[in-house]
Amino acid sequence: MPDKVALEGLEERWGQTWAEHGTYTFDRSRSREEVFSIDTPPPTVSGSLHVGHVFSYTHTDVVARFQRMRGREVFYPMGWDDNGLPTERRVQNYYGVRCDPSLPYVADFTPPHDGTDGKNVKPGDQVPVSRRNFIELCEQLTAQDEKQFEALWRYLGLSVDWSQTYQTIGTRAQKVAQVAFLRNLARGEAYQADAPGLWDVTFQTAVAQAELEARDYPGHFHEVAFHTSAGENVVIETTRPELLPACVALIAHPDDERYQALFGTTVTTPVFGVEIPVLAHPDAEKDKGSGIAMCCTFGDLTDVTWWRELNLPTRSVVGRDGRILADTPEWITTDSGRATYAELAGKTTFSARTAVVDALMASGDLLAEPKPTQRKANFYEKGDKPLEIVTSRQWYIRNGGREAPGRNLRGELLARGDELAFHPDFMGVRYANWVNGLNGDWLISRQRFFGVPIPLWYRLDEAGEPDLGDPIQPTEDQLPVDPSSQAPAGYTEDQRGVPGGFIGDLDIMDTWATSSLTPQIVAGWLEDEDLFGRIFPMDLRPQGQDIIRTWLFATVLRSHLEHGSLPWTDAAISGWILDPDRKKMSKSKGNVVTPMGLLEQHGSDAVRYWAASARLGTDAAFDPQRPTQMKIGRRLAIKVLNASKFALSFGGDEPVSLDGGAVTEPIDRAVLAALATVVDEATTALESYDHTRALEVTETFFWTFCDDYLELVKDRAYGREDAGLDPASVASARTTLGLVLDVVLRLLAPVLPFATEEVWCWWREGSVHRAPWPVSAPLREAAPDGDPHLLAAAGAALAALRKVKSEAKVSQKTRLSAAVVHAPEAEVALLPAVLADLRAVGGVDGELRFQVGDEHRAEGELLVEAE
RNA sequence: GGGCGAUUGGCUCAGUGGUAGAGCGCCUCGUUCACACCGAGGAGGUCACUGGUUCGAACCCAGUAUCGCCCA
Repeated sequence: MPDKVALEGLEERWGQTWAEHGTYTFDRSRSREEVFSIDTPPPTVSGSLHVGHVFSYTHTDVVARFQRMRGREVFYPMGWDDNGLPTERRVQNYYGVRCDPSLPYVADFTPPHDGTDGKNVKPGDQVPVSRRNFIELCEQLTAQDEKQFEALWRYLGLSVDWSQTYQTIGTRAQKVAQVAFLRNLARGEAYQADAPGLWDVTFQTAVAQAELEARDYPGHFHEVAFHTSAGENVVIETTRPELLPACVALIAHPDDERYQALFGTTVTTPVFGVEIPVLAHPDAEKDKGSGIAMCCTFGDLTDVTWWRELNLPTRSVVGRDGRILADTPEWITTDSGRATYAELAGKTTFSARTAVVDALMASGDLLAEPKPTQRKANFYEKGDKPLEIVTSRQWYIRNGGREAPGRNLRGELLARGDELAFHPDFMGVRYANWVNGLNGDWLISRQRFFGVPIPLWYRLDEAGEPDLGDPIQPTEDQLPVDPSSQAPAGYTEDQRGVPGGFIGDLDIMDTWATSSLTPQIVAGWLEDEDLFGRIFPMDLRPQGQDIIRTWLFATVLRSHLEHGSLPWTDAAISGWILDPDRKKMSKSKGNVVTPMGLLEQHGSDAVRYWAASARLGTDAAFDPQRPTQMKIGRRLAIKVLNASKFALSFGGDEPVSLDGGAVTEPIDRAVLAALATVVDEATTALESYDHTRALEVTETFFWTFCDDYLELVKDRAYGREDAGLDPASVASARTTLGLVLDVVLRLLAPVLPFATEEVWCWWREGSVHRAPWPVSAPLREAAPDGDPHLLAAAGAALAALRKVKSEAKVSQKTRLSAAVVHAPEAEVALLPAVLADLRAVGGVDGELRFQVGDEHRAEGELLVEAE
């Protein structure tokens, strides 16, 4: 035991010891019932860790440590999400390169930069490199990032088994993702389709529903006249006049009286002179504009609904490059219409809009000056141009958003949501809302480079046209494959792209298509079925509420499709970190606090305390200027060190007794009885994922223990002569201190792993983190007649005696010649049992009496020492 | 517009039917022989608002307002 205790340096010292001793290493010999397995969120290594990560990962670690102490063998791996666009972007900027898949591989390539201090390298200055070179750089950079992340997690004290890490782009993840996809394909759960989809022109990729973001976007309402056969005007309002050549119908609400007569008739489009029907559909909004809308291929998602439900023709005019298609479409037949279209061809939608507006003005069909407006437009969450809707061939996985043949997939997935225990439970509603709101299957094709390739090839016929309907599939033992650089079995590389040969699918999968398989990746599916059987279905998925609709849902889906089960039984949803203005914390808000700085400043235990004092699902405020909770946590950790040192010191060099039979004094038994209740409450709370409640009852008890009990018995524990006590009562106090400490250290260990371990090593064997979680039975056995009320009564009496001195403005050490404590009747009956201790701590030289009174109050004669 | 959550002392939050709680901050005092990253004592709230249910509501019900998040 050190003379002077300190928190400084505990993180490094114990981090190293735990690593050397394999304290958190998973023992795979244990059976499924003995294992507690956690599907830890893999952080995006290319991003940076912020206080929100520290917050939510601490919640998980508290659970892990609790379960480990309860005797479960905890499977607690860490993954690194290095898949997808964030990595690509970071590599582009860090090394100043961009991927050009048409280039050959260059061995020993040296990139133009090696870190640019967060500054972006302009696309024009990026050196084009081959796909393989690009991916090598991705791997290099993520390896660096992983090291930094791991150092932070270790410093924070996460009890992760660091031999179990994985990468979402690693070979194993690729194999799992490709096998799962091929099995989806074999069961008819994956399919390809030409379908209208959201397309990001900048990134040249299809975008899934889950990646959408609706944002305000400035535009103009244009009042445009269509013409009936009788020569009357039908006026619509549109923000996208450039889609006029793609117009396939006018649509109004079926109940809208203004348009009843028009339903079933046709009108002609202005300028282009195309005859189109006027139709009714409930999605048309009566009070929006003129109440009748033009339906195009495709202006927005409502257009897609109408196209599908009203069986409208497909008349695309916008290409994947975001420009008007070059060839004049055959449905435009008038000479002037074809001439106008020819002027639009090749223009961006923006320029085309101006050209169409000019044409409308010339024809007199633009009835008013365009009115500025803010419209909602769909954006790719990482993009900055509104998405276009284009038709393309993409791969989908069924998710209940569209009817699945022969099954009620949506119903099955809703049932899985009910089966899953959400913490807090109301988070389950978000899952159900999302599943109920899905209106399409899951688009998984991505037109990017750094990701898991779709493992398929297509045969080319004699004309060089691909046979998309019957792809060539690898066998599972060949996986992972990259069809863009490997030839399928039975073909050679020189047949690539040649008539009679093959082409590879160039697309990669959506990152969620891999991340949704983290349980399978980490648990050894396909590779180590023995391990898989001991871990899967897993116990816990911790994550943020924002990705319930993506990660959580997709994981449930994949597990349901592949294994017919939930991937885990419980989902723990952490809240947000809010800044002092109660806004979601983000880097753009200029929060300069780095997690490592925070940990170094306050100590990891203190930061963990802050995190652990926020309940699951509840947002927590964090003001870097006033880290109140962290200071409280730090105070608690220091108190643990100091109070423990004090409590363990009374017996000198003698070993601390933990023999419950030695506890004889009523007040000592009262403390053990109170502690037994604390143990039960903390245990129940942690079992139901309520770590704040567990911390609260433990912490409250601990402060009472320090402020009242420890003060009350220290004279007795010292064994001082003037206390006039027999050796048994001294032993009783010392044993109680040992027993309490033994239990409290274990109760606090999940939240304060460093301070508790430090104290544990002074007097106990092994690690506190492998010690069994305390149970109340031995405490109740040692104190069968222990009455917690006595502890409360003694505390109140002590406070009353202190108040006498505090109000007299004298030192607490001032002695009293005699004193009377007034207390409720029930307490007066109890207090004589602790008379000697109260006299000692209160410094009462003469008589100390107890009297029935309405409130706690003491009076005493002060012996004021001569100054 | 829809869903979910929140609204309790200056601040951060507990408290699911029986006379308002904690910590921080504040005020007063003490203390360095476990702990100045300390101790003791104290002041401070008509529980967002309006109705309703009930003997009784911070808590249950209905509505309103404000804030946050997610989705349109």
